[in-house]
Amino acid sequence: MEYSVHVRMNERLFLRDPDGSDLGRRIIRQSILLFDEVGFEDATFRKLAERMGTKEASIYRYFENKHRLLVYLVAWYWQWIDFQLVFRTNNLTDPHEKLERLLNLLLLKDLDQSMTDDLDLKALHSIVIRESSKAYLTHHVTEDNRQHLFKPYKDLCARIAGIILELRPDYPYARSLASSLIETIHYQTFFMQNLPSLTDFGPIPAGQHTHPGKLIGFVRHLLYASLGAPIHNQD
Amino acid sequence: MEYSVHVRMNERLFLRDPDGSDLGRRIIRQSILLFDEVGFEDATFRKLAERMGTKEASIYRYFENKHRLLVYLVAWYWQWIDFQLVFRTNNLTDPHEKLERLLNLLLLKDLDQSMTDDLDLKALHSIVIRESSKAYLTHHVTEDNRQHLFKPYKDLCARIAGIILELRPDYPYARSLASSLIETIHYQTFFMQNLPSLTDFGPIPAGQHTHPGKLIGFVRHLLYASLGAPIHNQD
DNA sequence: CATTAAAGATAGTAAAGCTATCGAATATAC
DNA sequence: GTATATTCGATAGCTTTACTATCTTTAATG
Repeated sequence: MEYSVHVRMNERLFLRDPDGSDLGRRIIRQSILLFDEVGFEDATFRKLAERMGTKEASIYRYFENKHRLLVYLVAWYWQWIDFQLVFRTNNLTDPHEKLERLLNLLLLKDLDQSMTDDLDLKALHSIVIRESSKAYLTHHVTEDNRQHLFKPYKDLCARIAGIILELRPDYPYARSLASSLIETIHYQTFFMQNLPSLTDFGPIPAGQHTHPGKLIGFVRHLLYASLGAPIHNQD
Repeated sequence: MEYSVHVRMNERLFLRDPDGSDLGRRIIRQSILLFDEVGFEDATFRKLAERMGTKEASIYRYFENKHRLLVYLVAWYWQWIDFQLVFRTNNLTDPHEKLERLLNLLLLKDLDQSMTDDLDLKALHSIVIRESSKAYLTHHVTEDNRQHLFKPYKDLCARIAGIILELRPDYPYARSLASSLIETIHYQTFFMQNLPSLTDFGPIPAGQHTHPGKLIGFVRHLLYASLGAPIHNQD
């Protein structure tokens, strides 16, 4: 028996719900591939339309502009991660165990592609690493925030902060540590792949998708050192 | 007696050296103000030219495009920080002391405006926080890196890693910790100001430039916890 | 069959991004 | 002091991006 988990998105993220039509779902699927291939700056609605065999105007019926589409993809990703976290830590009591599951999730380890139907999660993960900060590093971040466009990311951080507080109820920087954990994983991954001298992990051999494990070692060390706990070495 | 420290830049960062002419220096000074005011995406060479009372084409004689100008500003900033770090930690022996100076520097505390002549360091700092990751989060990062455009940032990280290793010669993640330190300060500052629920520090009251000190507390905790050292509380 | 919503098709505007050229001003060389 | 070269201002133009408008076709619904 198959379960399909539907991610319900904030209506301000789109003009027409892309999940409500075939064309809309193709926009999502193809935009992930396009953003991943050419990068956010070089992607245009025209190129996306051509690749989809449709017209620019059709895409504008779903999304105000390219930036909103990026925000949508990133929001979708964080809601997906948040759900996965809830699912995978359900019934666990040990916060250490929960944090381990979280790290594996953020590094997209042992991925079950069947749960995401038709869209390319690895490509989406690459987009999140390379482009997601552009979703909020704008001049209009306050306005976007007012419309709750970043709620999925904030919800996930709050959930992580909750786990941190289970482990150390008196830790005074739970939310900052949660957001730092996510961001650190992202740009260390990016640096490792593109500016490796900024890290202590070599670049990943081409074609290989799994991380050599040193990155997770660093993050684990950072996390548990901060929480004053012994390092939970599992790698 | 006044000393003017000249920052010598990599020649690939520009077409014509902006520091070699009056117009060039005005481009730098005004672009900092423009980027700070309207944000990188909404800034254009046309707007910059208008504000300077010159023409678009003149700016193109100095910089290939807007992105290269950003890379130049960011590179200048990191070279300046690196020099300041060398200067301020000169003759110090205690690595703890050096790291404290570094933190204050990265948070732009006790700034001596006289050392930067005519350009607005606080505005440049804001640009670095909000826009600097866009300098490398591109599809052409590898090509840019080949041209050594990010060398100042890498040099600074290497220097910080050196201090870390003075303190803990066996610490295995010195470079990653160095880059994480810088990046963490940046986006925690950004979050604090724009998405405060992602942090444990409230937003800074408008018009106030000094940080309430909680951010530095977090970063210090993260740093010294990682290095297994007692926390050096000075705030 | 009539209605209406979605999407295809075509067109067009405004701005951004960038290049080319020409002449005036100014500095430098001889 | 005249020749030469460099810099900058000024104008123009081209291509692409970003976005809007409108009209027709198609498909779904009652």
